[in-house]
Amino acid sequence: MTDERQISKAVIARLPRYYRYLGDLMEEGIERISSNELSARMKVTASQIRQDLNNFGGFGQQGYGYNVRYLYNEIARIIGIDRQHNIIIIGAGNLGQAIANYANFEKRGFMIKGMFDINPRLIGLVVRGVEIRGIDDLEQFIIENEVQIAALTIPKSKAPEIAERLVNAGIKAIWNFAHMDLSVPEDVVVENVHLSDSLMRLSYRVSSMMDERERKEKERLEKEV
Amino acid sequence: MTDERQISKAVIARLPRYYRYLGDLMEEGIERISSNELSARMKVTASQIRQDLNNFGGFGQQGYGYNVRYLYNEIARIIGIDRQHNIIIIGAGNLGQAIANYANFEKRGFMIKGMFDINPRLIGLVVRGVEIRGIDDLEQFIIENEVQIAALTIPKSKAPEIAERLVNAGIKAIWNFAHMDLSVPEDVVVENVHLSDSLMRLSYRVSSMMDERERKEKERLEKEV
DNA sequence: GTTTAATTGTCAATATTTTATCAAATTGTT
DNA sequence: AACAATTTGATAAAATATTGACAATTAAAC
Repeated sequence: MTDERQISKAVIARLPRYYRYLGDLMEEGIERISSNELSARMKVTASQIRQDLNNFGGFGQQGYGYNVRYLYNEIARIIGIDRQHNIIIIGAGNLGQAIANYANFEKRGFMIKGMFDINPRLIGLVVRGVEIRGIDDLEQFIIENEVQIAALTIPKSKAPEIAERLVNAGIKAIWNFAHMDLSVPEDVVVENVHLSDSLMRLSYRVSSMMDERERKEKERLEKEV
Repeated sequence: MTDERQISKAVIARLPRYYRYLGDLMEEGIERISSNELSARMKVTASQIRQDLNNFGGFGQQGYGYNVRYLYNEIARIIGIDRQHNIIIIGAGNLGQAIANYANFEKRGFMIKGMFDINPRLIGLVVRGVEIRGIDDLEQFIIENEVQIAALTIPKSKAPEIAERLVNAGIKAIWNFAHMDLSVPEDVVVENVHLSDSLMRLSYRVSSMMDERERKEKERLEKEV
């Protein structure tokens, strides 16, 4: 019986990074690692690593540390990438194609079953073995192919309408690249990738870094006088 | 004189979303808004909105609320998108081109000055008025064009080498789409967009949603018996 | 086989973030 | 012009997240 206390968002957000580092360790041929060593690599506290992992069970061994391969597989199971997920991409522009072309997704169980677009010039084209279809076939395709996840790489203006169609067709999750928040029923997962938000966060940090540099420079000059 | 206490990451992460909603309000022709109304739209507490904004100053007025246009401009100033940022894109594949084609970036002061790639078939092509150049010209271009930000849309394997060249050429920030963490001096900003991490977070949430659904179904059946 | 060193998982202590509360200020109404 | 309704900004309280400490356990050294 699974423990039913809610895992915090922050912990979940860190899991993929742990997974990534464990994958790297495996590639380096490292078989075991302590929270301390991993802490040094990842620049997080060892305590946090142990605390995070213990939300899901005791994967380590005292005096030994963690077995890299075992932990890697356990995290895959926790994240749910040990199962197969069927995914479609809606919007076959550059961004949609970029996602389709990222090979590793398929390695992790995300099978791209189809791509859709409204642009007639794109319909019929084949990207990485996946045909681009007209948006009319959307609902039928989702049901027939047991699609759970839809990547939404279309402009903001079309997003709400398509999101509603996806929900009605029974999609479980939307990977949303449109620059807006979607409103969906609470049993539909929306994971946002708001690139403009990301660029603004970067902008904030650059700006405050520059401000700080200026301030320090000023301080230095004042001291000289 | 600016207040020098550190603004928390969580607050900064929320600013672009406030900015987005304020933009929408302006488009709707709404001139003033209270933290309560905004709270209802954004699905965050009014208290958090007021608290967040007050990190940067008192932009509202008691009994009135916030002037939408004024707050919008103030947030733009805080984020630093009232100034011009020169940006280059390294990696002119689908992802790089998707970014180049997103028009709104330029509206917010991010001027795409150049694109770079190693693929000879791409070099010389023009995307949205920007020529794709060979990677050899990188350093000189950065200096001559006062480039502050580089978007890194290249495979993991090339990322560390290019990142180092960028740093040496004096870049201020890297918008990193490569599926790895870069190590750079602390005065260089790195904003990561790890799409695979994002998809894994989605996967976790879908999986636990499905688990929960199963659990409830089971509970229901047990009750019936 | 015993001892020492290493390391986890857990619990307690800190630190941070979020939410609630309310006096003070402002607007709009009568 | 007085009064009721709003609404902020600030402070306090509550909730959450992170870090530290250490007993229990294991591995490795001797």
